[in-house]
Amino acid sequence: MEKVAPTAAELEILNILWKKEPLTVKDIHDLISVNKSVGYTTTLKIMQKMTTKGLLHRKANGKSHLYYSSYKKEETRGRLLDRFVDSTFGGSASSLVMQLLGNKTTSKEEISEIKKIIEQMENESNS
Amino acid sequence: MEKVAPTAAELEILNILWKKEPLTVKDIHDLISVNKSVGYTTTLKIMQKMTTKGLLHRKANGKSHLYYSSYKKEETRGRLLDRFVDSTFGGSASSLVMQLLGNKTTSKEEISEIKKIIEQMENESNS
DNA sequence: TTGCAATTACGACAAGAGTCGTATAACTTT
DNA sequence: AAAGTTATACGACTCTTGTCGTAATTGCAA
Repeated sequence: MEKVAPTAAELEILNILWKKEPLTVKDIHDLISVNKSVGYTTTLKIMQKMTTKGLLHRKANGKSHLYYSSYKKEETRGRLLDRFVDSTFGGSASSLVMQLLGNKTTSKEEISEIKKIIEQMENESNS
Repeated sequence: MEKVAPTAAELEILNILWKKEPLTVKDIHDLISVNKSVGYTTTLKIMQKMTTKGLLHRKANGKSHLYYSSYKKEETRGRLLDRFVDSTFGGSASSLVMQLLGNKTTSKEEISEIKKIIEQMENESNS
């Protein structure tokens, strides 16, 4: 029944909420406005639609509302990642990682971080 | 100058072309039709738009056209991957890999394949 | 308690993606 | 070269996303 697939604009809001919940429309709009210029009612409308879709839920708080994300960060990201691996890398997660490691825009720091993660997993599975 | 960001439908066509180039609209439509039902002119129209955008180019071949992809698979996938890492993982490639390794829908085979890739890179950089 | 400032609600619009029907053009076959 | 088949060209329509303007509401403050 659930086909939660946030769009780019929705994801921007979710990423903010996942850092610190709950927040008001104003809170979120202020944070978004640091990077780009967008009308207040645009942010409001998107959040209202997200609430209708079930992506967010909210609680009355004085004259405004406090918004909460309905799904955990990992769950949502996992879903999006699955879809992306399928559409862009033909379902091959290893192809994606290979691309990532060979990608000029992936920093050396990120690459060594990735290697570290893999090593940790190695050790865990050997224990 | 170039902001080549293929959509889902366009990517489906590109993925086919990257396997075997060049192909006609009919070739591609036949391959797409194996999985889903879509009109011939729909495929045609998308490919025409892609040509206008510069994603594809073509050569007359008798009554029809032969289509070629304009960008290499790695280049396009790299661009999409960058964008995806930014929007979904806040720019952190290592978060993505972590998610991938912890993801229940990533098979054991894929995971060990990923580990193998990293180990190979380790060896190469140590030599 | 009345008025003001903040917040929400609602409707409308443009742009883009994907869809297809129909018309035009171009080879093939007889 | 006329008819038929196959491909392209083109326009139109629906849906979704993102955008915003304006109207209604709400809580607080004078």
